[in-house]
Amino acid sequence: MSAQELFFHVDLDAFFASVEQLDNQALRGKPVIVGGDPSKRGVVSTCSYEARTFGVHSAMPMAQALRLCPQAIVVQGRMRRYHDKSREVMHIFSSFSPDVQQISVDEAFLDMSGTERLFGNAEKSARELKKRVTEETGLTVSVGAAPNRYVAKIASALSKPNGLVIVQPGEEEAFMLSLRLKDVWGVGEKSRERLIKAGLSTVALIHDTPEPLLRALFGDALSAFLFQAVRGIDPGILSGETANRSISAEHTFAHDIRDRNIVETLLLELSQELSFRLLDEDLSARTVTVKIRYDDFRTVSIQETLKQDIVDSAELFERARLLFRKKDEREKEIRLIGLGLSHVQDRGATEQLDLFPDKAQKKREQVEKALHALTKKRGKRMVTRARLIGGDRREE
DNA sequence: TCTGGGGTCCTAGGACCC
DNA sequence: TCTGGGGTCCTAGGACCC
Repeated sequence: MSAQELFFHVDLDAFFASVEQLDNQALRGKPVIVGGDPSKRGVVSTCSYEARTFGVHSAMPMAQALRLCPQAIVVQGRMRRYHDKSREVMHIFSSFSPDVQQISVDEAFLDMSGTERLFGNAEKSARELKKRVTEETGLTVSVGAAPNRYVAKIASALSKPNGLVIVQPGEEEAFMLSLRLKDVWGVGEKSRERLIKAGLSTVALIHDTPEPLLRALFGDALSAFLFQAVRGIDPGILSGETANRSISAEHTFAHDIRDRNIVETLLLELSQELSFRLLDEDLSARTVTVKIRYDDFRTVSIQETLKQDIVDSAELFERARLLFRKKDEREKEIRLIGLGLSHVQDRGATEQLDLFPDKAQKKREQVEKALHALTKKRGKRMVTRARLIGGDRREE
């Protein structure tokens, strides 16, 4: 038996909105919404706690949010600024634990096992961490402390903002049993509906359901997840190890589009965006996926796995266009177009096996890299293909 | 109400192989 | 001929999260 494990999950409160209020005094104490333009079908990204009292929440259509809270101040996100601020906070975390696992821009796990001699017990170290974040960055965080990541993650959400919830060793199961079903991380709306339909409307009822019955009702993965989650055993889905990376880019048009030329031009932009990212991070990909959302919100996709890695944006675009044309229901209006790459891996991993490199392929790669470097230097869209000249299709 | 964008993981059927 | 079982890969769609 190893020493007692202890994890913190630390979550920045209303992160984007809090940064806006920090940077602009006039926004403090007011309902602030960070999100997209309502006339372009934007949604709420984050909102301040003042806005939440009106019922506004993340992912809500901006038009609806403004009906609920007409006096809200809407600001466009400044991702660069948020990332800078995020780095400051993560840096503070790293002085509390040698093992900080950042899982998104505004949250991280800290493995605090064995730090007691340095920082004191969970409560003492959590309070110290909260104090330092607020003093040094002007932001507040909520902390969940527990013997495993999964329980810590749930605990941090329970007393936001500026919260601290500690689940002691041995209390994990009782803690889970005290939760409402909607507080159980990983059980979303659809699964909740299925559970309720099966008569399992509380954590306790799920807990008391025999495992084989759970499996018969919900399948291998969901049942295994539920069985462990309701007992406070870490189901492991937050461990951070991933099997198959993917990257993607998509765009929702401000108005539904009938003109396929516009859609394909956007597909070209997305191809450039993704191929640049591949180069930038020295990655390669084998599977291309095109996603289409029609005006009725029905979403379809088509994908193709290639024998060779994707090399440049022109090739990616040609693949993407073929897939698009194959899947497209031409009489329908299009709301969204997306492009994804999967089977993504480090380029080094494949290059070493590349004993007979294709000369033409190498050449294209070099051209692509040069183009990329130039674009980076001169700013976006200084260098572009003829098709893109004449306006940004995203304004359509 | 009228629904973003970027990710990860799962399911179920079919192909193919041993 | 009248048909097993397991494993892996691919595809399309979905659930979930921030």
